[in-house]
Amino acid sequence: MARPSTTTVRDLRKNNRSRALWQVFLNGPLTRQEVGTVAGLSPATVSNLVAALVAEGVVVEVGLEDSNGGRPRGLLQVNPGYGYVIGVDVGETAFLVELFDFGLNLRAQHASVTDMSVLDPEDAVSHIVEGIESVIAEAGVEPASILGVGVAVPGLVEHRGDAVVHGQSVGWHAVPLEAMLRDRTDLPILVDNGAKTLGQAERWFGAARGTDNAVIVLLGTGVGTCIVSNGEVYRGATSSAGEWGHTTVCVGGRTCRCGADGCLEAYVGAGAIAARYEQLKRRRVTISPSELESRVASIIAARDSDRAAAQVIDETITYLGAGIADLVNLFNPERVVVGGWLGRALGDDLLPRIREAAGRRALHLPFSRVEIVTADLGQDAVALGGATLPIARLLTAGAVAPRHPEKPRRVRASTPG
Amino acid sequence: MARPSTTTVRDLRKNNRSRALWQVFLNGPLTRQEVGTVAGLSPATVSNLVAALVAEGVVVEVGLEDSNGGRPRGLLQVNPGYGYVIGVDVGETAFLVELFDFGLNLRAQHASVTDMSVLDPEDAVSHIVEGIESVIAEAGVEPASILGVGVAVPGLVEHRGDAVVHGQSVGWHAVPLEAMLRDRTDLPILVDNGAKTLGQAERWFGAARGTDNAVIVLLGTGVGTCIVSNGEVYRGATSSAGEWGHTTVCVGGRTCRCGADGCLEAYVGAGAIAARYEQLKRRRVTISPSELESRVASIIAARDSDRAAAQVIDETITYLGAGIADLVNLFNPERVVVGGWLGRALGDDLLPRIREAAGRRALHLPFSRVEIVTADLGQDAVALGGATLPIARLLTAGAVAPRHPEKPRRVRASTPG
DNA sequence: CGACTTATTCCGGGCCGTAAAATAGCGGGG
DNA sequence: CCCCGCTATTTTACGGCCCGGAATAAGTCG
Repeated sequence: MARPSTTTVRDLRKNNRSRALWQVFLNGPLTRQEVGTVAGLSPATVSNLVAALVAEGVVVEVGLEDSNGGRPRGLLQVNPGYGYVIGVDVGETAFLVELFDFGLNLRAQHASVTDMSVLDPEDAVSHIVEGIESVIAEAGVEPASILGVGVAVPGLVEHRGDAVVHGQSVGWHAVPLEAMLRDRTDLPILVDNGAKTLGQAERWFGAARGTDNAVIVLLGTGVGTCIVSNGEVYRGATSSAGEWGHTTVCVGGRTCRCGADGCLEAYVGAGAIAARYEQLKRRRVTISPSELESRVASIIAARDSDRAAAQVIDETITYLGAGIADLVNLFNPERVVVGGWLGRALGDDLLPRIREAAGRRALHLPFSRVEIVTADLGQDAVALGGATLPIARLLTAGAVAPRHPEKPRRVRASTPG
Repeated sequence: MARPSTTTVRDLRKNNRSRALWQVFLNGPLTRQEVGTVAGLSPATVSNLVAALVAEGVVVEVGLEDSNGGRPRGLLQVNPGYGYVIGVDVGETAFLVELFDFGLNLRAQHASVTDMSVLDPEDAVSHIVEGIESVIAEAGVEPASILGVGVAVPGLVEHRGDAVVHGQSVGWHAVPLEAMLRDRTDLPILVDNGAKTLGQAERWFGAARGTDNAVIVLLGTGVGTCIVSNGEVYRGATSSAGEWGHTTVCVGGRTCRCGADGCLEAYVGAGAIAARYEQLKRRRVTISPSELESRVASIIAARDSDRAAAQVIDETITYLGAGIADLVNLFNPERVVVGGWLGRALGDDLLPRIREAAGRRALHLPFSRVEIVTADLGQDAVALGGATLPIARLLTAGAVAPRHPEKPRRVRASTPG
């Protein structure tokens, strides 16, 4: 949420505008009174701000709430037609591009696959740009009405000037993705780490909704987190905070693909689960990235019948519990959300056991204050999270620059003179 | 640093006052122009705010800076005589109470020892109150001029209403320390975790100065951290964030005094170091808390001559490196400060090896962005940090309520009419 | 039509930034 | 030795903007 540092009396209005707008955006239809309560503003100010937002087409009044004897309360909501945003999920094996309206309703999507194990940045940019053009065409919206594009990538993103991506798993070293995209499109570009966008999506619309201190865990081929602290995504000094996968859970343990020993990912990553299973079966199989998901799913499914599967799952739960306990101790969240395709696959049945494993290791007090739950959102949560990036920027700025709203300005009901 | 959420035009002034005051407090003598620059205020506003602060005795003008041809710049500093604060360090074996003036210059101190292994809360309160009375008498200051007392305790502190302390290592379960102290004294009481106060002290005056994202590590009998994020101490949902000692670095490893296996503290805590050494020597000795410090020091000192000592130190460095690497990955700080008595003892010579051990496990990018250094402040850093608590509260509030400054109000030079 | 609740308008007190004026030292010339 | 002009800093005056409280308008229901 916006937490600006105000100095002048004009910033004051911008901030209050931003606060009101955030509330209306996130907490759905709200009456003016409710906006005043949650944003800490007087009725007069709310009225004033809302009038401006409605006149600019950012907010619309949708219906009225039943009154008990008095004037009915008008319900305010963000105007979906105010503009559009695009979210891009750059995965290790696939691209997903989605276009949403300002209410984050899906309007168009475009998926493409790459079977290369190493992703060429130029190729990736082409995939992205192609996807963007495709969804704009499919949705039939004016390019000028696109508020921005949020690109989620698997890797660390540094924001010193233009965003630069370091993605070990896809072989990217200091790829200036933002600049490369800006060369190919005029749309405003925002780049962030995929776990962080997933986390933001879960926080706005999913299982982390309503918490100001949460950890959203992304389990898949890689293992990452999004830390939400005081209502904002925790970034650290250079925006790479939350890298959980290569924390050490067992000094001297299994060797990780990063080279170190005993990383969490070497136990709970999808590749590690499959590899440990094959090792127990004394087989030497290399599993391609594309079939990893089904292989792991069948291991999870076979845990009651297959001894090796049971052992691998047991171990996975133990280590995952240790990793989650570390997060609970260090971050003291209200809620831990387990997501990612592997997280959802594990969480379906095994969440109680994961919870228990974490509880055995976490400190009693912070553990008693945390809920551990599975993620709500589906496959496209990362792309949705990407789409939240330009929206967050806009809301924090208070939606100042007038856009091209589909609904024209409302004329106020009062007499014109 | 203050990051308030403003709504009305009056809050605006309070916030700007607070910002200016924080700057003057932390960044020593500053000219009005510099205050304007760092706080983002116009010269006119600075002049206005400073005039009020000087009239109230919060800030004083100390000397002039040489001019290059024009009117010399006046240097502004906090008025040390504006009030006094008391910091209390409740250790596992000793109490330290210190009284400081508003410039945090030490004015009086009082130490007392307890040889109980389990600390009775009532006894602790008596020790604290006695210490407070002693330092007030020694310094010869008016009780009314005490701005507040900051109490640092070894354990988790929950701030829901009055502070409640959960200190496993001293056998405290939900001790309502704040309420207990309030029964015995009228001074404003603030309670926080000792690692967090140490961290705040290091950040204001020590090795973490000038960083907005730092991790201050406290190594001693216990193992804790203070996470500084965006210039503020990271607390999490219930203020217990940063509990590093019981994160798991080796699933299936040594049993910790908390009952779990493979906790970091079971390898790098002072007790663990001594115990591992005795174990290697095949001796069965119980070491009393009071002699622990010298025992560990002698192990560290003997590392070149004594094989067992060398092995214990090697292992300690490996595990400490793993723990620090985890912090670097998860929090992405600009700086890691290694403090506490054990941290200083290790850091003196072994810091390069610790750094190297961390570098082997941390992700390359965040590790390349972090400095690992030893703490600057001495034995009384925890008490000093306690004293910062009431000061921080005052600065954030903007020092509104007039106190009893020793220097009376300055009369402005202009004509009285 | 009156009661009641909600929304808007008006007004007053405050705040900050811009611009102009006052302040304060310095050095050189008379 | 004194005074004046130079320069840079600080203060003051003024205008524009903002929010909250109270009065006013708007909109339903009985």
